[in-house]
Amino acid sequence: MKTVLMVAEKPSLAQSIAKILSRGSMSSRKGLNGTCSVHEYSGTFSGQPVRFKMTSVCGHVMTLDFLGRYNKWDKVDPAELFSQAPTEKKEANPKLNMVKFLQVEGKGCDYIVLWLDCDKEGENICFEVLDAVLPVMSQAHGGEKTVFRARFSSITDTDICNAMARLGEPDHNEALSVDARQELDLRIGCAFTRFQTKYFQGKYGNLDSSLISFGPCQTPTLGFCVERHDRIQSFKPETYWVLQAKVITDKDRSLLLDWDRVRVFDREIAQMFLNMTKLEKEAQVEATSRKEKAKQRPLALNTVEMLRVASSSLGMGPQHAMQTAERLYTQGYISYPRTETTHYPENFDLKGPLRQQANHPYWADTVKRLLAEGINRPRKGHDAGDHPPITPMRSATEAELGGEAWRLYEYITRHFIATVSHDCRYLQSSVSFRIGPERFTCTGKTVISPGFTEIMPWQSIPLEESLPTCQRGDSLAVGEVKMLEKQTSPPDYLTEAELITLMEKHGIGTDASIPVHINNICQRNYVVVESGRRLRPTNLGIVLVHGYYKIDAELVLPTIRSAVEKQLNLIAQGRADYRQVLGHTLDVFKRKFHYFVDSIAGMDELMEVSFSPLAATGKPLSRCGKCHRFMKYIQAKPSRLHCAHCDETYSLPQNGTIKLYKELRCPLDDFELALWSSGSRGKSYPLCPYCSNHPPFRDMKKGTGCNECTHPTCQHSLSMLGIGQCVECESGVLVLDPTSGPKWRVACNRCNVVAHCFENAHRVRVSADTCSACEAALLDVDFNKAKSPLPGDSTQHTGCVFCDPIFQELVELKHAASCHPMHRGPGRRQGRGRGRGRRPAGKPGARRPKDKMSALAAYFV
DNA sequence: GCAAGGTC
Repeated sequence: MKTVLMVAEKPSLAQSIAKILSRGSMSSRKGLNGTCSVHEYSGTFSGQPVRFKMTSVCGHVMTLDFLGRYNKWDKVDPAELFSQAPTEKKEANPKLNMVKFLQVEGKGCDYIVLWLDCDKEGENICFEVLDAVLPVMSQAHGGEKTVFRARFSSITDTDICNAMARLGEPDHNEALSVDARQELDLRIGCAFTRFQTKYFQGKYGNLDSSLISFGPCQTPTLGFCVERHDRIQSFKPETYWVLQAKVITDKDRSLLLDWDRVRVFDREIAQMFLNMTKLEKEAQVEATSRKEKAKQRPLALNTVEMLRVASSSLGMGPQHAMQTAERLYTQGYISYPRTETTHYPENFDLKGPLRQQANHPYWADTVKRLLAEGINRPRKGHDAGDHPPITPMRSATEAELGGEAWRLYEYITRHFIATVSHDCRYLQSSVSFRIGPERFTCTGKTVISPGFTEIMPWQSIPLEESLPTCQRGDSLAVGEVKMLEKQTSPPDYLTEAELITLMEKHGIGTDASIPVHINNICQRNYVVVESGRRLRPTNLGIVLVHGYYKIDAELVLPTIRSAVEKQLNLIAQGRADYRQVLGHTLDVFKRKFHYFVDSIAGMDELMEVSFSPLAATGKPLSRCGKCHRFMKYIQAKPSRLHCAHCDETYSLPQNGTIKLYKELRCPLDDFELALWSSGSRGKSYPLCPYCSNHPPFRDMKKGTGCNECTHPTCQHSLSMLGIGQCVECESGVLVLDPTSGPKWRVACNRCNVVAHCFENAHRVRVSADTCSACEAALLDVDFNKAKSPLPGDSTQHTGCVFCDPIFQELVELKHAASCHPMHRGPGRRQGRGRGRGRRPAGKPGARRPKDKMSALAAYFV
């Protein structure tokens, strides 16, 4: 029997589609990556009995990147990234092993049906899947067609069955337009990001970002926030005047009237109007009106609307809201949360999900009434053809979901119920008055039927005192007419919800990526989220945007995305050649880049105002090995040492503190050593600023300290202070922390393992001898006389921290309890021994070095 | 270390 492989974009869709097509009679199993499932069933395909295998990928299979050697920032000129630097497709998520998985499942299959989402990205993933699977599928006979594309606009029985009945072909042009987008985004984004970062980081000490990124989505997003900031800054308040009149109603209540002129900006004119009205005793009713109006029920919920409400009403940031929604989705509480669609499919079962809510403690009454009296037809929304709107899938209580998840679920459910409720109907009445020659109006709203506002009470029309009943020709006594002086006020900072609206309007990002871009500009320290989830740009954000304005405003304008997208659409429609469009657009941006580089002084002038030059930042810490002058420690991220005399900068490990280490020097380069520490209870190690940036040995990595240095004789090196293999990680070595006394510790030089060894010892040394049982280096310990844990009066003891019965008692492994071979049963390390031949061969007691590190150390003697 | 786009 022949086999048909079918592939969807995500596991949940594979399951839904298989369920529909197999009419529920499928057998399912997990794939080799544990994430994707395979659903199998029998059926017919082009008139023959076949076995169907429905599975999925997890979004894109591949991602685009530069060849490895072009990812070395200090070796590649960013300008090369526009054309010379070759790119390659890498697996998007190596952990998922997607190519292997597809090949295992696709091996020997005769046909493939592609069920990827019906958008450009989906079309592109079709070809990623084909690239993986076609080579392992059965060879077609006599030119028979074997590759098919299913096109569907919703996950409903009819749509899916129709798609299966009318299979087409994947659209190569659409896929190519995505290839072009990927390459443009990569080349342009990385070139600008690397250039900016390197240029400014090497110049300013207090830039509060370790990465000064640029991108066609994130930069315009920042632009919106700075544009609002500029409007606030340049705002000049204006004084204006308003007439306010009070009339006395028949029930002796006073009623405030609004002036029909609203306001005037000239005091004398306002005064003139006041003079013309203030002596009037009566206000004549000129007209009355009563109109029935409706406040519309909401459209069905899509992602961006959910994110807007989450931010403005629930106080949840978009990234967090999306994570919460995803959890609710994978737990089966809501439908797929990434959709642009605000229209329920024609055959969508609205009553099913509604019935599920009929016994909910919070809204049972409303739901029961809707079910009894009949639901209202939802408003016609936009059908993007992706997924149905976000709806609740099953009832849940506050106790069940808890906290944030509950609040989001509650909103989604109330919104869903609202979409099948009636509009809110109210009466808008207004009365126009004349006082002297001036007209004033009073309006009021009274609710006729609350409709959907019953389930969305925050949307309800506020209760107001009802207007007096009066008719044209009536007159009411004037209480007073007064003139108020007011000032126009500036706009406030952009709210997240407003930003989402702007991004959506200008096509910046997608429903899935909008939260990511907003998160990016926060993480890069371009904006901060203030109360009310308003985004205030930082100095850095402002300087960047103003710099772009100055040099090339197109780099920050929202059109940067749409202009490129226009070109890409030409590829998708087959009206332009992929190579040509890509080449042309890259050329345009390459010129922009060179102009930007040449004009960077313009942005630099703005930087100088807000930030301090490297040489003027930081405090003197340790001496440079070249000029022997003090270098300055710059604490702002990324923390580093700067030698003003040599004009050199040395990066330091992040997320810890740096001190001078007893004015000790590195024997190789004469730089004074620094002591890095992750906190009082964490680990610490000495490091040489120069070696850490220019590792002296091939096996010492950049950014590491003396605890990874294989110098054979330096007293601070791994070779001298290393004890034995780490108890947890594969490659690490436990190293004595020479500064940890009197509570002595050893810490792994790769992972977080820390072992507390001895208290009350005034000296601990790593001995030249090794343990005969496990090959770890022995420790030579001098305890305090008064507090020695040793038997009798002895204060000195030499032994293995792992095997010696006295020391064993004292050692406490943090994060790694009972991982030592001594304490666990047969394991992977059994019999391998612990020692790592710290010392070069030839010294007394030393064994032949076994591993590469010590082999190298031996070589350097 | 970088972009933006999928999805987990």
